[in-house]
Amino acid sequence: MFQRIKDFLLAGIASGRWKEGDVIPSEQALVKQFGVSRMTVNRAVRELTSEQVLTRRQGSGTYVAQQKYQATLLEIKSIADEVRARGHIHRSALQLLERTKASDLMARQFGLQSDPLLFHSLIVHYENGVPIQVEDRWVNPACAPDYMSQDFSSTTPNEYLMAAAPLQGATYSIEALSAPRDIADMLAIDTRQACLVLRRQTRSGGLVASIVTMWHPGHRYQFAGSFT
Amino acid sequence: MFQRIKDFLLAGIASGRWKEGDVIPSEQALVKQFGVSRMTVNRAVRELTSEQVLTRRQGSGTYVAQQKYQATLLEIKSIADEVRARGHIHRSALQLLERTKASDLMARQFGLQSDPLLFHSLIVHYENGVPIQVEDRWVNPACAPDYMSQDFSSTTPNEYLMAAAPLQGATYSIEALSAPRDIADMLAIDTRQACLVLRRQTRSGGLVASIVTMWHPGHRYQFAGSFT
DNA sequence: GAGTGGTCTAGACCACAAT
DNA sequence: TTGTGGTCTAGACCACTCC
Repeated sequence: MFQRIKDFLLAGIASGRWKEGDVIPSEQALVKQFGVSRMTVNRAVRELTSEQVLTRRQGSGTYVAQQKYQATLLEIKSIADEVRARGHIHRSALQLLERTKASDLMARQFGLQSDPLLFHSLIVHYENGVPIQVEDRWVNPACAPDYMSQDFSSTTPNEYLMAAAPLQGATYSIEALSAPRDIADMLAIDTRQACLVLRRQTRSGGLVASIVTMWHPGHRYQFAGSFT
Repeated sequence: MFQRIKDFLLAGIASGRWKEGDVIPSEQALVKQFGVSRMTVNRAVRELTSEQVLTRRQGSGTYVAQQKYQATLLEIKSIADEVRARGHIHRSALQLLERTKASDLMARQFGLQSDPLLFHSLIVHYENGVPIQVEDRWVNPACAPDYMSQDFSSTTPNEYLMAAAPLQGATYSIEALSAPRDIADMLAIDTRQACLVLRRQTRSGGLVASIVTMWHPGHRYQFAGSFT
């Protein structure tokens, strides 16, 4: 029974019936609706809370939690936020924004038939005026049809995509590569210097929403974390 | 009350009273011991189970779970296991094993007074005969006194340390660096080629147990993962 | 068959928030 | 004051394991 109630709540959130921040029915309401005791409802809701799907406020109600796009290591957050969190200034420069035919390889990675039209953006991010990331992003128009009309000086692609295409999952890889000439130029480093490269494929609504390759200068950028 | 029971169980595990795989008292026993109802005991034990501290088997009992050293991204596992999991052959070559004075910087990272004697090992790991990792490790003798007498051709330092010094926590960082000459030689790559460098500090028993820097050739090694 | 965990009930009292 | 979540009780029935 508690699992049925969990499923009911999860389905309601997945369907959009309850959105982030919305109140869901109270324990009493669920008790009546399902004809179970309050302890059973409580267990369902408490577990979803510990799974960070819901948040509860005593005396107030139970709410759908804000989505957290945190990964295993890699919290998917806007690099702008990251820079600001360090008390620094973020700026970005749009190098390219186009709607273009994807290569066969890229089409396969998106799981699309050959020759699909995809959105493609290339942006350089700066921290206190120093380039720290080249973001080379391909976007599935089916997931974010308005991608081309965004103002990427005020919103990062990440921020827009988070809102436009709710994240279902992602796969990523991290590697170290020598900077090719064009990347090196944009990062203002020597050609062939070591870059920390994060590739990430994100999924939304059963489709591959975006594939991004992020190049960082190896000597002034690192991923870090800890655990206990 | 349920929190007191959780604390009691956690303290028993931390103190070594119950070790991995041991049975802990049944719900009935805890009911009597704490003078609470079974639902309260059940909640405490169920939560510790969902936190993967315990495992339960219906009809049998509740056991202390096996420790899982998985990180956020980085499961701390033996590179030997990783290579074998790919169906490949792992081999390692011990380049250096010494007991030596640490630098001031290293001493500070261990939180020790100046001039401590530390163990230091340098090992190259091969996958199918190709070098894929240089492991430069410093070890706190207080945590692993027998480090120097291990046979590192059959056991990786990681495997030994896991057993000798139960892991409490770790911090890590990933960066991309150009290979210095000595590292490049050991990895059989060109000098200044991009390396994927993972640094990790592990803690055990309130001390810094080990600080390791792992160098990987950028073009034939990557960290990967996914989440939903 | 005895003991274990898995689950549910129908109440209860409390702290807190909104009004 | 009313409704919300936070917690606990003292029972109950079940499926399962182990001896």
